[in-house]
Amino acid sequence: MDNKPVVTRFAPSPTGFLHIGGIRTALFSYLWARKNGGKFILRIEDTDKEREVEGSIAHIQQALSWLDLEWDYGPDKAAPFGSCIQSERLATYKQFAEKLVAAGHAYPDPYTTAEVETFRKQAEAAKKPFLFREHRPAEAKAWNGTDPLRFKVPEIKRFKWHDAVRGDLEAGEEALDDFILMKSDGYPTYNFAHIVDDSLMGVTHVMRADEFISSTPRFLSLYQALGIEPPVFVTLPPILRDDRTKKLGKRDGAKDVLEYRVEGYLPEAMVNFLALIGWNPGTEEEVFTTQDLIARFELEKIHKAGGAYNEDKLLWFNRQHILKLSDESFAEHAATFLPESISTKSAMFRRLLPILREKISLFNEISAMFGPAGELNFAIKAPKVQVEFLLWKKDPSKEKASKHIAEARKLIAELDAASWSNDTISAAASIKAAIWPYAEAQGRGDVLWPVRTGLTGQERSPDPFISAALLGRDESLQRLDAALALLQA
RNA sequence: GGCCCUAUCGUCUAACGGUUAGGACGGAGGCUUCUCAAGCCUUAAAUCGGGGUUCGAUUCCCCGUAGGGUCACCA
Repeated sequence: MDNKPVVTRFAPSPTGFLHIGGIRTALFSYLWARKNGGKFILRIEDTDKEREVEGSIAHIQQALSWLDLEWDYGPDKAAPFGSCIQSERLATYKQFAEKLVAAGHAYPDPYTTAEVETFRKQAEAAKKPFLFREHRPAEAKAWNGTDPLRFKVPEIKRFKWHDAVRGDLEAGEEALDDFILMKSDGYPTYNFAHIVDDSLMGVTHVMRADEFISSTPRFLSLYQALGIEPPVFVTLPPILRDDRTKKLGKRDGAKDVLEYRVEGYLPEAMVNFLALIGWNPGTEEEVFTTQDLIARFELEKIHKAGGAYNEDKLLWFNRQHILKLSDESFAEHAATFLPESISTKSAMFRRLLPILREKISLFNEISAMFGPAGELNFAIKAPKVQVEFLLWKKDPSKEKASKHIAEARKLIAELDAASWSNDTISAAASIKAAIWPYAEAQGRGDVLWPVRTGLTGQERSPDPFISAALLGRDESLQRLDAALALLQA
């Protein structure tokens, strides 16, 4: 390759949110730029006013920021080449358009849309591909600067080009036609604007999904007419729906990536997951930080074939990254999903953290754990139980339940204060050490079931040791006393 | 329909002519166990089909087949 500094760009149109497909394209572009110490540009392609959705630009930036895909130039970051928003670069496109007109490479479209549509229908009826260039006006009028402008393909020929992923590609004359450069509303088309901008912005590697392969001959033809050296084309494989029947798209339920944040996915997990759809370092490692990915990323390792989106795997990645989080960071994430009644300054909050970390794959599972049937609901609400519930199903005797609860109560009451530390795991270990021999001797279920249900009042919950450690000494003893009172009533 | 692209377990993938085709997710079974998770162990599961080339093809070539993409004043 040459020694130009690597510049990549992600160029979404502001038509709504970003889904996984778009983000993966952004990610690969970002990784490649960072790996080479180059620049990553966020360019907004808002040349279709009709489809534009209010607020999209900010939303797109939020999504990229969430994933920590920092851009060097963008709508909010001044660039040496001017605005990164295409609607603010109209004068530039017009200038290039005039250059093309002057060189005889462009001409105003003399037909109305209805007329063009008629040509198209005729071609269709004749079962022939519609080509505008077959209807080129014999003599081009001068361009008044507002009429739609068409590119006059200088040379109808077979194009061959190289793609960093797909290798040598080619397409014939049928892929070439006189496409629109400037629309009647004064905006350029994507086909025109992106080529002008990529050139002006020094973009060296264009990464995009494979739907653009078939228009590459048109692009090459335009690069040629403009006298611009084309960038390296890097065609990314599509991300398929989980049933693999088609490309993942918004209509197929592809959701806003920011929704994953709401559900409690970690950005690291999302990045890790997406990096491994369509790329693989060639080793058996799977869990990577973004820094790891930057170090390992290679264009040669990008796949040709599409890969399906698989939420189970994403969930697994999320758990892996939850396990990697620092305590502080885990606490911060967990706090947003915990009920308000648990203050982040409370002992309960600190005691809960290691238990939550052990259990969850997704942060929003925390909300459910404190819901009505949640397994940790007991931690914030004293149990209301029926006597029968306290009885071990294999030996439902009130006397035995009373006896075991009383004994367990005594054993844990004897524990010193240090045993009840806020370190839940070690507190639970102390409590277990106190009760376990007795439980072993009497029958584990016989002892542990009444103790646990006495503490939690729940069918499902953490084990009695962890439950007691969470509740703390006073609350635990109090609940056991209440259970005893119930049994003896 | 024309043109273009793609093809390894259900899914993500490893293999860059020579492996008992490996790993991961998910599945199944087991261990652990008072319940629910987590964790650990074991296991089933793939080279789309047919021709070549080669001593030898997942790998290279051709033809099928299947899937995808694209044929806009959308990007």
